[in-house]
Amino acid sequence: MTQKKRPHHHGNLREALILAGLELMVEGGPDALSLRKCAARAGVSHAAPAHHFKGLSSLELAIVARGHAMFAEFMIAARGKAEDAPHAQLSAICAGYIQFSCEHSALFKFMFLPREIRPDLFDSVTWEQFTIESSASYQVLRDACLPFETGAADGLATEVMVWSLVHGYAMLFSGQSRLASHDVAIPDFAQILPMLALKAV
Amino acid sequence: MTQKKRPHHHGNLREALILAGLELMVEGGPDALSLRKCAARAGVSHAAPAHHFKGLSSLELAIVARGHAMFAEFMIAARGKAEDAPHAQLSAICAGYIQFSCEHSALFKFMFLPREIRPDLFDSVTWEQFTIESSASYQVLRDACLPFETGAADGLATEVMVWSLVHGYAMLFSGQSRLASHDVAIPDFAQILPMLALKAV
DNA sequence: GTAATAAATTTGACACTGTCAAGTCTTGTG
DNA sequence: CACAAGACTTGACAGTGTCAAATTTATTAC
Repeated sequence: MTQKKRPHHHGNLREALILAGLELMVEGGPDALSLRKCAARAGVSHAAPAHHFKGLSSLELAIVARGHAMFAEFMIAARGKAEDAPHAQLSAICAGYIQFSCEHSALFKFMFLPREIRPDLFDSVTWEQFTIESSASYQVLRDACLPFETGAADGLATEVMVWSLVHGYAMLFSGQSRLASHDVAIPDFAQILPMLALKAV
Repeated sequence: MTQKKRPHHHGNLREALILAGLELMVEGGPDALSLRKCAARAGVSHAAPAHHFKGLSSLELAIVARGHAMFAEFMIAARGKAEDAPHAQLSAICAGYIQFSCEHSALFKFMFLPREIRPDLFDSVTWEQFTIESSASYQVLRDACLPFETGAADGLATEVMVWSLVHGYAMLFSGQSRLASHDVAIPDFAQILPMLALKAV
């Protein structure tokens, strides 16, 4: 049976390219991601993405934005299952953070790859999506730390400490990546967080 | 004056390629690194590196190993200037960690890019250098945490906590990268570490 | 309904890159 | 000195990002 040739107008190519990129990432890691492969998977020619993205780096940032949306969902879902006490909320959100980094290991690392973040480097749609979604995901953790901040003199010390800790742990110890491999079992993050002995004020 | 054509035998090409790679990294970030550019900078043809490295990923790992050597030097130098007390030693080593991540921001991030770490993927010289240097740099921090470990039940909890914290802070807040940009000043890491209230045993 | 315009593609080309194979030059060994 | 091994060079190919021109489709105005 002859295959119906797709007409010139895709209809929702931007979204299709982002989804194709997420699939390629999951299947083969960040090195498997390319504009031409995304275009092929979306059923268009190699130059079609140029109308929607300001080059490969814009498509990558759009994928990062999508990752932040999923990331925030994980933390919010975890928070929803916890008791109202500040410690319980913070523990749950951190658990969601670590769970996402385990279950979406490649995407999580891809999200935090070093890249130049400047509005003039990306198309405006992608830039707006990225700033909204990354701020929203960070705000989940930030809100959870508020009850523990001690005052203006310390500024954001608790927030910075908690985010450093959970992010460092996610980068170094979660998922398949265990940069420091040795024979002793790595403690769960649930064992680490209480060691901070945080006090709500 | 006619330029003297380099004969076919470089003499120390492996080292020259690594140094060329470090230079390209400093000048233009990780995207500026390529086998052909390193070869050109070392004054050889594009295929010459193949005799010394099992592809681009081997050259990258050799650069990472070099980074770990420099990294360890930073922490050891910082430790050398501190008092003998466990707290002072740990604080100094963490300060060296953060200092390296600031002063060699691109290299530091490059060192911790996600990559597949399996011996069969690299030439044996590169693999050996990498395992030696990365173990050595990690061991500096590990040694500093030993006085604070509480016992077998906790395993490596303090070490994991401290490494997560300092690495997360270095990734998120040091150098030019400030992923979470907002108006309040980020506290120095020297303010964060005492919040752990670590007790030597 | 038609014409004009804009949007959304496709086609083709170029430069850069990694990798491979064959060939050539240099060094080391017997 | 001859041979073998090491260390390159040359040439080619596939994949990639990006650009420009051409083509098709959708939208808008009348």
